[in-house]
Amino acid sequence: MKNIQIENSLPEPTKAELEILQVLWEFGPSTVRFVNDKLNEQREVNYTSTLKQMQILTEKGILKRDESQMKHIYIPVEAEEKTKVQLLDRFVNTLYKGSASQLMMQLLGNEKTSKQEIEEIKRLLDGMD
Amino acid sequence: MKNIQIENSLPEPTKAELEILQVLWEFGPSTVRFVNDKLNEQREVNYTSTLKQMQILTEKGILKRDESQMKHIYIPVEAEEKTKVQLLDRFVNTLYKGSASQLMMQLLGNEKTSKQEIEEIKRLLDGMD
DNA sequence: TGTATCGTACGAAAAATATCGTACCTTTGG
DNA sequence: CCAAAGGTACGATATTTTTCGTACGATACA
Repeated sequence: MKNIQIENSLPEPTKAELEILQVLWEFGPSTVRFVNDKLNEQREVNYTSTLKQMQILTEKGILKRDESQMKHIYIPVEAEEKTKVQLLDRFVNTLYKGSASQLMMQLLGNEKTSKQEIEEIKRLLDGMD
Repeated sequence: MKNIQIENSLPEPTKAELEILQVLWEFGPSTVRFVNDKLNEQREVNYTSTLKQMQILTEKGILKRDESQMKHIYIPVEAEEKTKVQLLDRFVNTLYKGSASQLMMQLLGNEKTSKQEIEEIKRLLDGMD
């Protein structure tokens, strides 16, 4: 069955797709070669595999590309923040029935969340409204 | 390639698997029939599909089951909280390089996070240390 | 007691993701 | 001009995840 998108939400990036997005987020618009090199710093991937993924991402409308040069430059369509917000939203809804505070409790209860992080969060909150 | 588990982390539950876990979390240990009925309140699934998934979850060690009756009773091995913490941890690491406060900022910037939620969070934080 | 009902087991098909091989085009440099 | 290097296109294969059909055992009860 083909992907049918509901409302205006983007198709969820898959795992491999997310890897690629992260590179683009970190280093900005890039060529396939560049992205593939970055990926290979972590695991072995064939160039054409990465190429294919990025083409798929483009088909899905998650990336767009500048084809004016032979070396196409790929660019995320949506800003990093927006995409992350969507993913976070889905995550909260799925696991916490949409309750951000419940998610928070877990973050705070997590030992890996340091004192500093907690202080940082407090400051953020106080600086609000 | 077969799944090889690193350290002591459980295999990540897939989407369909997560659906099942949620039912078990909400309603406690259940039969396949029960879980399948719940799932069918949301989408059409064949009984044997659900059965298979639950068997797979059992193989993976995510569920265990009581076979003393003909109607097997399935039970999550790990507590809901523990599993969620793992998933959350993975999520924070993947999308926010492990920074809980960054994740927080997004939650707070999200319009869907209500005033009440934010107040709730503040209260949680103040009640800490 | 036999037959309809409800259960599990399990292989296999279907669908979704991920990877790769090969063809072929463009650029570069000798 | 030609060959090497490096790019894209794209179908095919591999892998993972999901769904389902079929076989068959146990239970219930007319």
